[in-house]
Amino acid sequence: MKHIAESTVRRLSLYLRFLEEFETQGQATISSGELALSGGTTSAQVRKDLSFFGSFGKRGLGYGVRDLIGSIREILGLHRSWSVVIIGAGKIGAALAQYRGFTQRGFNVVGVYDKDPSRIGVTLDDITVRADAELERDIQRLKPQIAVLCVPGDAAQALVDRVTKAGVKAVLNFAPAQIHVPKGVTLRAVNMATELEILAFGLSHPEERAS
Amino acid sequence: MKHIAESTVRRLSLYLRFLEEFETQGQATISSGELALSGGTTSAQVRKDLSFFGSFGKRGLGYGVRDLIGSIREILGLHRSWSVVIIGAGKIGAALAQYRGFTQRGFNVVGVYDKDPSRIGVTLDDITVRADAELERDIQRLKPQIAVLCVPGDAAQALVDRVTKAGVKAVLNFAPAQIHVPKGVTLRAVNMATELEILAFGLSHPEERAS
DNA sequence: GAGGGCTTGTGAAATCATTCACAAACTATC
DNA sequence: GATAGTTTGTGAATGATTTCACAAGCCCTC
Repeated sequence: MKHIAESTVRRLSLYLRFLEEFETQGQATISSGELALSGGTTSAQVRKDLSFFGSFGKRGLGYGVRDLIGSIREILGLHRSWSVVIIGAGKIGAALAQYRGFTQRGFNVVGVYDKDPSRIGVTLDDITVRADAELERDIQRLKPQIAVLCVPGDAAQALVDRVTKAGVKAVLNFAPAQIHVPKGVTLRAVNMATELEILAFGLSHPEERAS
Repeated sequence: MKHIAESTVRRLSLYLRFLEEFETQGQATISSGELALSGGTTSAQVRKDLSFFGSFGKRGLGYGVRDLIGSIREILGLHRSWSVVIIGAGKIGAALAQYRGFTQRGFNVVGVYDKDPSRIGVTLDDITVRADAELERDIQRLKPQIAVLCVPGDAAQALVDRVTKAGVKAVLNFAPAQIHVPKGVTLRAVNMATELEILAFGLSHPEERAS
């Protein structure tokens, strides 16, 4: 398959959200134009995004909402469930561990880990924080594909090294640090400070604000 | 000024982080190549990013670390402080309210709001959760430029309408919903589910994984 | 102050992403 | 089954971003 841009994948995820909304409203079919309107993009963009993966619509009719949901879920890899470990049971880690949105979309949190003895044993909903030292053994056993990193910046790289060595193939990094992963491991980072700084840039340069 | 790509602003924020690290290590000058190495980009990219805003280096020598920090902070609008209100004192909102990284970078949380009476009055570090109903009055008084939205998806749009109407000029949305803002307001969204879905896509399509 | 060794700043080229525009394909109606 | 009215799928065109490549400028040594 040709290389797919991240922006395309991001939009597919967005379309999926709208499609699910349309489905609960009982709408059976949808045109690229309608979908574009919800997502703030153009109909050509919607069709192009989908065209990388096949053709899912009917000319003259549009897309079957239910079918397209199925197709996009398949494309994104959501037709199966994924196991996630959360590393760091501080404020952010704990909040994510209890976030319903994950489970709803097929991401099962199978473990939460912390180094701090005072956090170990704490129960977050139905999951108990475990000791950092158990990480490798648990990864061997539970085979999570994804690790979500919610630790202080200076601890981040060492933990990524440990979890990728133990077999984790994707990392979502909330730690305020740039980390590196071995080839073959997918990495994404969410940095609160950077997000705010982009807003500050927008506020400081009003003449060229996009929206 | 010509339009600046978001990717450029994002990288500037990243460079700033590395420069601060280099400064604490006592390094006086740095070349675009060194900076590129830390940030996982190329020296030409670093120079091009900076060139949109002026010329900050010395040929043959590189950039003065301290000077470049100052210049990038100025570019991003971090030479002043910004006031932030957090809306929603649930898990994520509370975690953000207590996140040190914000204050450190000149983003002052001046208010945290919730609708739920059982959350109102709760103290998060040195700030007390206030009633949702106080929002407009407080925005008039404290003039925050930025609102961080941490509420359930179905409450998001109504709250954005309220805060933008009251004068907030930038919104960082953590709510799992697509929201719209009036012209002239900067919007950014962080959607945990989308981030995980992009990882799932990467896991499902290993043949074309970037890293 | 001339020459060697670096490194910047920046047009030009190349690559990547979005938008355009239209033939092809479908439904519904007569 | 022919016609009108839609909407898809996709090459081509446009626009945006990144990379290339090199002249210009600076430091240091002799």
